[in-house]
Amino acid sequence: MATAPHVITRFAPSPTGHLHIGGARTALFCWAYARRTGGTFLIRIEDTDQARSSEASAHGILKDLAWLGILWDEGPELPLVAPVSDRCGPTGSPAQVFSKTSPGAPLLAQHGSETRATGTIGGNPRGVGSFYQSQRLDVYNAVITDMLARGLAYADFSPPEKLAEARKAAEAAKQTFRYHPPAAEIAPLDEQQRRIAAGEKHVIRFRANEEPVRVTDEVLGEVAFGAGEVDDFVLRKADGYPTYHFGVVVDDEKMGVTHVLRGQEHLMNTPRHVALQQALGYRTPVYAHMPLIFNDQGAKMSKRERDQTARKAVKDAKLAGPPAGASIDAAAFTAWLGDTKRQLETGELESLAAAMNLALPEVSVDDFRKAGYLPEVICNFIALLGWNPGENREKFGMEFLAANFDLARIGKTSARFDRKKLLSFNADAIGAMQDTDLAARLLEWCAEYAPAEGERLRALGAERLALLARAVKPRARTLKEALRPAAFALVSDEELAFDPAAADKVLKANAGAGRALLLDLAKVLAALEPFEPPAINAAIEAFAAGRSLKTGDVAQPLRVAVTGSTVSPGLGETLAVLGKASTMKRIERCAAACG
RNA sequence: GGCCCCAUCGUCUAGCCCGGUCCAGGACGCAAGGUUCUCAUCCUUGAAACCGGGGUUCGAAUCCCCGUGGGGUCACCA
Repeated sequence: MATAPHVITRFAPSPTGHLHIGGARTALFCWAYARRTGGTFLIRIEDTDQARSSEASAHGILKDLAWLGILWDEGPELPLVAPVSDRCGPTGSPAQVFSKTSPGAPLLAQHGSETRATGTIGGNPRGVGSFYQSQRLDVYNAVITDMLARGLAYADFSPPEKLAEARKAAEAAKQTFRYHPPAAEIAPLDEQQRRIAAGEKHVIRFRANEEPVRVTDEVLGEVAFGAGEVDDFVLRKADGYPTYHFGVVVDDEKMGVTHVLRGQEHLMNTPRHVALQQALGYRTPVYAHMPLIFNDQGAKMSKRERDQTARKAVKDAKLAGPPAGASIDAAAFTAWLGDTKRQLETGELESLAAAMNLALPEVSVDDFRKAGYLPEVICNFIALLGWNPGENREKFGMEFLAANFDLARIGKTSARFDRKKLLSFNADAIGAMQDTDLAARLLEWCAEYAPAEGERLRALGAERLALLARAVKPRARTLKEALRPAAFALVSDEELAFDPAAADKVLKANAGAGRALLLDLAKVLAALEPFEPPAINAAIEAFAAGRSLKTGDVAQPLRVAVTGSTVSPGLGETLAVLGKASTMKRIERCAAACG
């Protein structure tokens, strides 16, 4: 092991949107591999598309990664408030980053035993940064200058329209278009330099050779690409920014990246990168192309899925214009509806879904977070989409990945993203949580996505909140779903509404038999001490038994009285969460309402 | 269309590299029972797969070839 080379992996997102679940898996594997080998995991922001990149997106991606517990050793710095021990919590608890809604305000971090008060993720210990490609232009330009001088690259002054035409013509002739002009068509170096100096618009192209390229991939094995597959692709765009291909190759070299793990959609880029590396005399890193993550349609999972879902719902509802409450421009809506390729802005799409009471399929980490999934479950689940430890084991945490992840067990076949199974995993994880942990998670989630409910929960106090968490545990598959069985505790005694149908059925029927029973039971409960779940349950059962009734006969009137509905968590926990005073008040109110 | 990748229950997969222990194991989902004060949880049981065809071999889910199917990719996006 001492002689093993130091592994450096990297995740290199382009900040043009939210962190996609597939990207999260790539990052997770890069992280896990670095952890496993005692290497370094770095993050580089590939913001070379001036039109589409944004700092907000970059920050969002970093924040999502941190939330997942995928922390980087080098890269952009992010302040962190973390119940984190080393790189992953002892129970796989995630990092806490600054709240999105209240930046600068650290979230509470009451779980995880080895809490670090504050800290920073990222940094530049080896001095290989910046980790934003837009800030590395002189690095790329130096390489370009060198390549130009050595004839490895050339300036191309032809307008993009001309190229597009040629491409179209080739397509019409059913030919594969490859740009590789004969040497005679390329201007001599001094002319190139003169025209560049004169400020003429141009791109810099790689002068590809005609060699076949052989790539050794850790998951796919040997992959051969025929001669001439690599064409004279662009290295530097007309705006002076590097293309993806160029930036990746240069930065991976300069940053010492040894292992490139990425999605299989990049496989066809690899010969380009290898050809470039060879021309420049760079190392070729170890490649591992991981299988794709599919949606239900068996195609690569993408954000478009959300638009498709919404579009279908709109069509099914036969809506001609934006529904009431949706903040979308009518013209934009119509254009979107008629063009299946078109995508709505995230905000527009979400307001539309909200207005239609429609659940959009989650595709970005943010979506899953909002839906109430646990970060450690997401990591567990996406790890399974392409990797498994064997031996029928499929539940594991970050520590396990950090200790056991390997390239050899990455599968070759694309996996469908099965939300049902994710949900089941999440439900299991919630079910296995300590009451107080779940309570804390609930509070965190509410702070972000349901502040009003969060306040109500907090007002319960630690003890009752923990009790509520226990009650809700087997009834919630996500943190969001926990709000439903907790609903009775989220309204005041005065606000509680009684479901009329339920009241008719269990309280008013048979000349108010249920109501009468309720009043008698109330006397027992009023005298009950301690007012705790086991005692409450015992009292209810004894009361029913004493009258030769089934427990359900007395439970249901009580349930409707204190929760307003025939469906709720167990009565012992429900009443204990409410407390005796509140319970009595609700019973009185109910009796009055049904009198 | 060119190039490239892939192929085990409906889905995720173990097994494949190092052929026999596989009438193929696990999980989600599904179905049927059971426990329970509602809802849920939980427990038990069940149905459910080696894409097709050729080889190689005493023997193939496992090795080879062809076919078929699916996917990816063909930008001054990454």
